[in-house]
Amino acid sequence: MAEKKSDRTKAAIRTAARAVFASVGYERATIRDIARAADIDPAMVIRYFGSKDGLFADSASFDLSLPPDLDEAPNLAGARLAAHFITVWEHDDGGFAVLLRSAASNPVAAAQIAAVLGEQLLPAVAALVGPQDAPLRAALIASQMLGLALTRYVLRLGPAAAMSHDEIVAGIGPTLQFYLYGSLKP
Amino acid sequence: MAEKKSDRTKAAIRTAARAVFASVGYERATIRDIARAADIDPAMVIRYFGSKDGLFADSASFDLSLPPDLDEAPNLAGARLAAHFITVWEHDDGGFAVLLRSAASNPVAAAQIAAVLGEQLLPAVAALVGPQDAPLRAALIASQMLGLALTRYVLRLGPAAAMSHDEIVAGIGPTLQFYLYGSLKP
DNA sequence: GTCTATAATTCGATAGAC
DNA sequence: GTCTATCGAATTATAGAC
Repeated sequence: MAEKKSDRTKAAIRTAARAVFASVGYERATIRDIARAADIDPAMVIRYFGSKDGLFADSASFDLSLPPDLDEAPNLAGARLAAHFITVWEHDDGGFAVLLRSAASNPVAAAQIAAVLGEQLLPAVAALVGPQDAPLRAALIASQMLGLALTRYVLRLGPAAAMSHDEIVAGIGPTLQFYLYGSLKP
Repeated sequence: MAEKKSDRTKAAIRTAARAVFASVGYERATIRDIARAADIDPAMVIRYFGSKDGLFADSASFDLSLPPDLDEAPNLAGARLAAHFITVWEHDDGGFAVLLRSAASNPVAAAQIAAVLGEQLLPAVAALVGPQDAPLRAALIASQMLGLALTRYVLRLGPAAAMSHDEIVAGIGPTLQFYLYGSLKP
């Protein structure tokens, strides 16, 4: 009974939902589309997840899982952060793409992004630079990382999507390093 | 006849459309909502703009209007670019907010952002640093500026929205300067 | 567990009176 | 020029047969 039919159906719905939400966003994604992608009946979606909102909440989960030892080599923190972000984004099951694709027009997705930044990025930054100007520095880091993800994975702008991992680390790493430890005095 | 009734009606629709599209995005914005905001009849929207798509195309126009003399003081180019972006964003009639809010889920908006970057930002960067690595440098600049706009004006994340203009220039300016003239070798 | 049929809304767009 | 009435399509969600 570890392999019930219902489990496989539910997993198929979940996989299809992540793909559809990530590619067209919450509003344009329909339960019919998702059911067709999962090759099941639309009524099954409601049966297993209650509503479209329930399915979206299930699909739109994301964890930054920042490395806890960034302070061991402060001069490498920026580069390590940049490399970590792209690795997590390209290896998670699509939860981040779901969130970012819908965040601009869906308050639930926007709130979840805000929660990830506030509960994971901000404490990590505060641990490195102290609580004093951690909010400002974390906001700058978030703006750069979300902007990269937006242009590369969501808008898929040519040059941004074409960058290699090494080019990203070489470009974004020094920026994050500056946002962590540079002088931000106006 | 410089002040026909129809002109005022059309202008009211245009103003209301920009506000509604900018606040909820293309999909969630309804013609009925826009008409109510403009205090006119929904049928007038179709009469004057043909369709919802036609109205959106009218609302989603944006011009970066970059200063042509950035090369006169190369060491200030990054700071001037940063200051220019926020000035344009906060003083245009909302066209950019309309575009960015809908870009993630609306291909028309995404294409228009790509066009602005390709036809305005890229040539300006190429004029400063040459055509060789202009695409990469422009892509990095775009990622930072769109990320700032996303977190500040669309997601309205607390710390990003709270930054003053001086803090933005002090934070983003050196980054753009690095993206223009820094070494990006991996 | 699965699917058919359909209820209940909502939306974009049109026709036509005034 | 403006508004009423409404069409036709698409959507989420439910009820109930099998």
